[in-house]
Amino acid sequence: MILSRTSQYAIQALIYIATKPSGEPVLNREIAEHLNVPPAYLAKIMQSLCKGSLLYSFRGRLGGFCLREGAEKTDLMQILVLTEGVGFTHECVLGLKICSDETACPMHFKWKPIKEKVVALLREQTLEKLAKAVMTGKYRLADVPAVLMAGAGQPAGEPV
Amino acid sequence: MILSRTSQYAIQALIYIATKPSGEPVLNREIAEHLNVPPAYLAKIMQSLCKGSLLYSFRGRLGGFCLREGAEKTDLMQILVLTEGVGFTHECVLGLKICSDETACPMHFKWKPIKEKVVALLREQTLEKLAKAVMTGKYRLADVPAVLMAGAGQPAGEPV
DNA sequence: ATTAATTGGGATTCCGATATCTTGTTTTGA
DNA sequence: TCAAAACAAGATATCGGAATCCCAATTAAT
Repeated sequence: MILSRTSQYAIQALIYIATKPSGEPVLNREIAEHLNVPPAYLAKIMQSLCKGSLLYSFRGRLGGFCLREGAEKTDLMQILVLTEGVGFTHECVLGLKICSDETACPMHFKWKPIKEKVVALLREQTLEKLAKAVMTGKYRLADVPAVLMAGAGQPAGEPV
Repeated sequence: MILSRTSQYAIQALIYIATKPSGEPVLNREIAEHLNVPPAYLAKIMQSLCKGSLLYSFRGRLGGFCLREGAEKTDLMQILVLTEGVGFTHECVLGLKICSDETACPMHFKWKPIKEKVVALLREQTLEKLAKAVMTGKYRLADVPAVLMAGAGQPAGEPV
């Protein structure tokens, strides 16, 4: 039921980029600040997304990251394959190494249809769709709008 | 989509005990061997299941663990609350600290119904049901029947 | 050219889950 | 009484994901 932090950061970052004008590189620093995520760690994830052919990267001034052509159509499953590895949906709920229709754990056939629903959902959610949902303003990508954090270095004195 | 190893071991162990005649203490060592799980680690988990009021433990010779009265009716959700903590189903898919119907991430309302299905499934699967399923012989609790591992200390020479 | 701003990538650190070790306590049976 | 068998519990070790650090490579503006 839980994705790794790496996966969560990756998805968030990709959606964020997808909300920006395509073609204009977005800075790692900007993404990290907006999402409130460790910049150095995000940088690593961005690298792997480049290697996974979802992003272009540009070095030097005016550098940054932007979506590869067509990458707006990327669905969450494709992203998770990069971050969690292929077959991350094939794992047994009870942790058995071998658990298939033929050699099943007692949860196998109950779990299977739910797993299929999850995969279907992941496949239908594209960056484009998710980015649009965020752009309407009805949905959030980050806990606290970065703007509100800006001047919050120190809390304002004794609040009592 | 993934439970911690601790949760997996806990569920497996409880089902295993539920397949045994109730009232007769089952040895930690026996459970660990049967499930092919680290005995010392399992022992810790058993302790916490005792504290969680699912098991009785008995020390000394003829000691071991057995289900508390009525514990056959325990469902997986109850077990997971012990091992994963309450509210382990409340976490946002994208990892946002705050994600509710009011302040939703772009996946929130898509994910919600699936999560509800998962919880419903966990609530309807009791130790009794699962143990019976295993006892029919159609479903497995462990990867390899412990019997087959017994004499397998050294592989049998060069298999070329 | 030089400098500043950016990503690339290896090395390292940190931390929590997982696993092990060691010692103490309880219980049974000889 | 004593020894063996089992769980209790705290301390310690291991491992992998998460996070940080450092420096090299690249690019644009001056």
